[in-house]
Amino acid sequence: MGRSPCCEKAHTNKGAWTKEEDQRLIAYIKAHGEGCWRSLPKAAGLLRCGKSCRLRWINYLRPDLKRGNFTEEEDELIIKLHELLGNKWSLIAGRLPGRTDNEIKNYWNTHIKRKLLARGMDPHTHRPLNAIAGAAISPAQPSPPAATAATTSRPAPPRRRHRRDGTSASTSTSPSAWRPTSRATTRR
DNA sequence: AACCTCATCAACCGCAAGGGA
DNA sequence: ATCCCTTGCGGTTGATGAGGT
Repeated sequence: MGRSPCCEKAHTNKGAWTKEEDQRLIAYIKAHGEGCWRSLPKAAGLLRCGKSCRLRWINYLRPDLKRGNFTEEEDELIIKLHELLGNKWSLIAGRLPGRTDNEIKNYWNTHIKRKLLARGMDPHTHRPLNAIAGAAISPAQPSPPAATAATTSRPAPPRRRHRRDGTSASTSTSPSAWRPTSRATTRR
């Protein structure tokens, strides 16, 4: 499989999107629809690579995004789907209208993992941790992730937490309302 | 009040798959 | 059948800021 550079790195912006960039992207997609990400940035007058545009659109700008707290039902559905599908975030997202794979993946890693650990369940196998710990002793079981998870990633609810706003950051904002990605950073 | 710790999440990277030439 | 290009996905990173000390 040939791999080609996704973009001319020298002439593209990275990091947080500006309001103007968002608006350009939205306007372009409204006018021309999604697709052809490779050529989109140029056509839309964006100094971004297509990959970045796609990600921004899918994860943040799409008008049908739900954005907001995951409900208890969604939590359980995610857990169930994860048990069935594993880390197939895009497939899981497909069953949760208005949610993106990135959002679900983040949510899994920050909330649900811990939730399962608190229940004494291994987030990878969805089996009771003690069962796995027992199995770990047997040579057949090659160091189960759970064991590490239980020890390295702090188990159950540590000392804090409460979402920035208690309602999930983006929550408050409507998808269309530009939220200053105040991480005004240039990464890497 | 100042400093420290760490949860959160937007955005990046690399790889794989799919499809057209 | 093979090559090349584009898109999509999963994993990871790191700035930010809330909450703890």
